[in-house]
Amino acid sequence: MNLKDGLKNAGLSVTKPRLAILNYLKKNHGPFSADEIHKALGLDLCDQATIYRCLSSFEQKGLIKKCFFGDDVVRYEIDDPSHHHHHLICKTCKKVEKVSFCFLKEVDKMLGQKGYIDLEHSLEFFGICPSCQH
Amino acid sequence: MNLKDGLKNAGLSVTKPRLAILNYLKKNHGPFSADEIHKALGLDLCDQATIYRCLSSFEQKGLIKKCFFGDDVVRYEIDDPSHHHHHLICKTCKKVEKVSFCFLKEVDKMLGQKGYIDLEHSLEFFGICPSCQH
DNA sequence: AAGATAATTTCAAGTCATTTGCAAAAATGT
DNA sequence: ACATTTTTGCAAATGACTTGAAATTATCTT
Repeated sequence: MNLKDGLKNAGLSVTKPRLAILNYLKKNHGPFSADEIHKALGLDLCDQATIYRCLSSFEQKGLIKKCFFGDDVVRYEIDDPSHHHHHLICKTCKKVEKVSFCFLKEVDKMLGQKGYIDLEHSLEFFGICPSCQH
Repeated sequence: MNLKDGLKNAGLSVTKPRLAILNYLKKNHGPFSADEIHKALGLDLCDQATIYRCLSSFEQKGLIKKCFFGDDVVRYEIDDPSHHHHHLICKTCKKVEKVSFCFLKEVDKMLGQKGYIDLEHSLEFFGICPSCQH
């Protein structure tokens, strides 16, 4: 349950930046970019290269997962299969809302039909939120 | 129906690069990156900046739409609402297959619930295709 | 069809998110 | 605590994409 063990169980050594980044992602909701995390933790915590490298190793170990919102910035969030969800993103202010809607049956069906393995999907909704509609 | 009129109706002037790019997107299937289109048409047709600018104006006029496959490359395909579909992308060879599966009812339901307008969505499936499974 | 006006293209330089090489620093194994 | 392995910091590199400004081409007007 604690952060150190989370890192160790994943086969990662425990460092200050890693603890801080993982903690931030566990405590805060919504996918975050490397830059957002870097600023939130204080730019003096570590170099941005470290943020990128930590996020990348977390993702390889399955601790977090990537989200793509179509703006050439990669975002990450805790990978918790029991809270599978998608996002509704305002095209104007970029606010992100959770969308709890699933359709895994169809995904599984296709997996069987097409012979693909290791299937994942990404589903994002974009629109203009009420407060951006002037 | 012809390319020139397509451009004119969209309010765009008719130039050689624009005709070639739009023609390529109409004749070939699958979303393509600026770079893929540039190479397919011959690098001497025009500068890459022209490809980017043409694609961008086509998109603003609604002739084509963007696709994001999560690899920091933007791809475009003809925007034909009557052929609404999604993609199944092999994580290894990047092959793209069409997935004709829709669920617009749910999208509409959410639009009403959350007050968002101008709604769009992006749904992509990723996996490893049979021939990449060694 | 010609000239004027407006839009597009080219080329080069600039962004911006992300990555990488390598030496220095910190973590882990014994 | 010491040797070994990993990670970090820094700076430079990458790669997709954008942009400014001059030159070219398309469209409009007559």
